[in-house]
Amino acid sequence: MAMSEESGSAKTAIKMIQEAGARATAARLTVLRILLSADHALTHSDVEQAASAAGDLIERVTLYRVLEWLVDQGVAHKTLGLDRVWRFNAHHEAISNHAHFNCTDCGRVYCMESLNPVFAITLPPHFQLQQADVSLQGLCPCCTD
Amino acid sequence: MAMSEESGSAKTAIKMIQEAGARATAARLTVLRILLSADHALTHSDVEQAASAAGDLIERVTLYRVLEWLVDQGVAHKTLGLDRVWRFNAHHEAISNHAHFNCTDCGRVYCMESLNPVFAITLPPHFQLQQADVSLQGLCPCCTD
DNA sequence: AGGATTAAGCAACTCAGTTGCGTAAAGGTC
DNA sequence: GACCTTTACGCAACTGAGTTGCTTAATCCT
Repeated sequence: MAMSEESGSAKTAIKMIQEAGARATAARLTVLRILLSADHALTHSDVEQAASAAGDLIERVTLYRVLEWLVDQGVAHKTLGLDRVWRFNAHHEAISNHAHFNCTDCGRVYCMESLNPVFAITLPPHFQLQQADVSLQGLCPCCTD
Repeated sequence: MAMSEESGSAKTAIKMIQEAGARATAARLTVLRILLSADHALTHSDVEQAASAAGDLIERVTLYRVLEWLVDQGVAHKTLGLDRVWRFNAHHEAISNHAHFNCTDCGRVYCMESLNPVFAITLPPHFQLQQADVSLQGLCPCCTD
């Protein structure tokens, strides 16, 4: 209901889910469309509000499970904000070792997909590195005077 | 009670607190000594257990306030683990832009004080960078086969 | 359309961290 | 050293993100 206009992102969302070989339920489509159209990482309640604003009510637990599922499928990924809240981001290609920008004013978290930081570190003995992420803090475009 | 032996770190703790121009209470001394003698970042409950093991019971809320106070004083700093739990680390000098190592096996978080990562990034327009932290993931010395 | 499989919905729970307020302790002052 | 003001402690009750178990409903394959 009330979701047939934005066919562009909807098609992408359906395609992404079906490529994962899973059921394209209403909740998954709604959440994925919302994530894909956001310019920053969204919290659980961000998604919940965006969904209800669009007329698609999603149950609390369902939303948690959908978000976790999207991450498991590799369709989305999550980051911890400084407020201990997970934020989710859908991406079109697999990405790793990228940076997240935390706005110290509004709290928004931006996923810098195209930003592949190059850094050189040497770990102490007996530490085995598997992955590295960069957390940036500062002011986002809508919070800079 | 039962805390007069380890005079070395205790003296340091007292000095650090008094240099901050604040009251050196029993709870603050105990917590700071525990943090200073740890080789990795400690959660609230880590500190609570270490304190009670040493015979110094610290009230839940008091501990939260002491830890927050230490961070405000610049005597300690905190990091979010992947389990959404704050971990605290006391340090002897002011440090910034350093790396944290999250063990994917035991969950411990190590603060790489001497590890000043060099990385090159270019932010999108209108983003103002204030600080950068590096989050490393892998196996710590006690979890490597 | 029918039926096995899988997700949604609901309620109750966990756990880290917070808030408000009365009481006790710390440390400067007389 | 006793006094008094300031500041931290202790207790209880609360918040809010995320989780678990189980029943009902929806998906989609044949």
